[in-house]
Amino acid sequence: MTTPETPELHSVSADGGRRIPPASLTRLTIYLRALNSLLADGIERVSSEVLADAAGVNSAILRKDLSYLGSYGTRGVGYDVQYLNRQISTALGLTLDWRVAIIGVGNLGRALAGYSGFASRGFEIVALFDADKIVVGSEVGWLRVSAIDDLEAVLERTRANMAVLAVPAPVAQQLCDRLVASGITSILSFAPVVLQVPPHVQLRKVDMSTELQILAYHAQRAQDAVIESITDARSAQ
Amino acid sequence: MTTPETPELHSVSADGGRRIPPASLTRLTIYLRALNSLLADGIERVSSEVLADAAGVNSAILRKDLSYLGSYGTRGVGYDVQYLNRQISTALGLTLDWRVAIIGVGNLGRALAGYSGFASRGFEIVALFDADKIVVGSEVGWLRVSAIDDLEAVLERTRANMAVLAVPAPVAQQLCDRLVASGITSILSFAPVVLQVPPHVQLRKVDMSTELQILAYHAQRAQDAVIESITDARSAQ
DNA sequence: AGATGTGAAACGTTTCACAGCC
DNA sequence: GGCTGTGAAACGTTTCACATCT
Repeated sequence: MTTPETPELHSVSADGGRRIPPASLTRLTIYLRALNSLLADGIERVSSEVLADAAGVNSAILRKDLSYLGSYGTRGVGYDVQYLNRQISTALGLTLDWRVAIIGVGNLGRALAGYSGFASRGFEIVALFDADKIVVGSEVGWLRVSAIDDLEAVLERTRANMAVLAVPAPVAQQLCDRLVASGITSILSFAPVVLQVPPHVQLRKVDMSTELQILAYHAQRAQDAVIESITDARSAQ
Repeated sequence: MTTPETPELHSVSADGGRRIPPASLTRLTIYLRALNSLLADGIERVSSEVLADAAGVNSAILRKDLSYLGSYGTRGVGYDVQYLNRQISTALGLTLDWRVAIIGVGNLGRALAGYSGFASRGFEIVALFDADKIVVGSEVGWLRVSAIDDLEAVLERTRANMAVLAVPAPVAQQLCDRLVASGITSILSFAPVVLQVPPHVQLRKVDMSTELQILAYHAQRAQDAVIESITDARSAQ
């Protein structure tokens, strides 16, 4: 039993509208990648143990994560790779078509535009923007770069429903505001600033300098531990 | 009082060797950015409320985060911007010098090499590597790109102590293994694969397609909620 | 027999609310 | 009076361990 009480409370949606915990969501995208990899290798069935190893997590949490979606395994057997793949994709909303605009076509924007991981999972890049007049009009991948002045018009024409912000920090908030005003409600930002958005807008951030700083912290601790053990050894003499 | 019991247990390190919780660590890097911004504006004192707003968090958790480092504020007054900045930097290990090698000089690697956020916070890029013979030997920023065959030698000569992996998924694990064998213990990976490293190595990952998929999930839910409310309204007629 | 699905325990994080100090 | 620092409560996440089903 997946639904403990009141099986069909008020909604029709067959997949069940249960909310997936944030921590679980992150891992589900990893399982998806692992499943694709297994699929490519022609493997049809997988146990929670094996899939968890491939995803770098422990098997108990994998089973719990999957249980938020439903009961898609077979006891004593495992999971059907293809079926589970489809179930996770559906739960994450990857079966809908997502039309992504990339704002900023510097090296980072170009890297994103050329990133095959997008196209492969139902994300179609439909517009590129830049403020630099030299870049505007040039082709990157299959797309022509639009002027940032035409943001609103091009977003509407291309029916973009997601945006990736890959612009310098000082202009990020202002462009973010324009995206929101244009009706974009899902934004992924690479700009190293805290952006303010209204509550109905989903904003996620990728921050390389935060990641490096966290590494520095752990590396420092490792160093300190070595120094301390030398000091301890000396004072113990 | 910061240390509840046994004030000086066994170590000398003046800053106190307390472990900072992971969730807190992430936010500390954001506070640091906000503090730099205040510093640039010539602001000398700040309250937890104002700093928390600038960082996009609530003030209670900011105070708790800071309390893991020590007691650096003044009741009734707030925090000294410059002083707090230095305390956080020290706690995170940003006062040591970090020498970063970037593996892979595609668009992403170039974006990272040119990212000013690194240099500004004590991270010096000391080596660039690529497998493509056409790129090897060319200059990117102030550095000449080394051949991936020379990885071990150049890492040693440049005394790199951190690495950023910006290479295609299929070669990521093999290069990761070579980094670890060369004594690198801090790695930031942009490759969309699960990498296996020994426990003494700190590995962090930045994953753009995971982020987009999480956005897709929330956007789908928002859509579903609209559809459901229409359905509910109809059936209520 | 063997692997899933899941309550219950353990652990971590955030929020609340206020004592304590300036 | 005002803001920090922090116990205690509320909430979220992970792990354990085993009942449950094929």
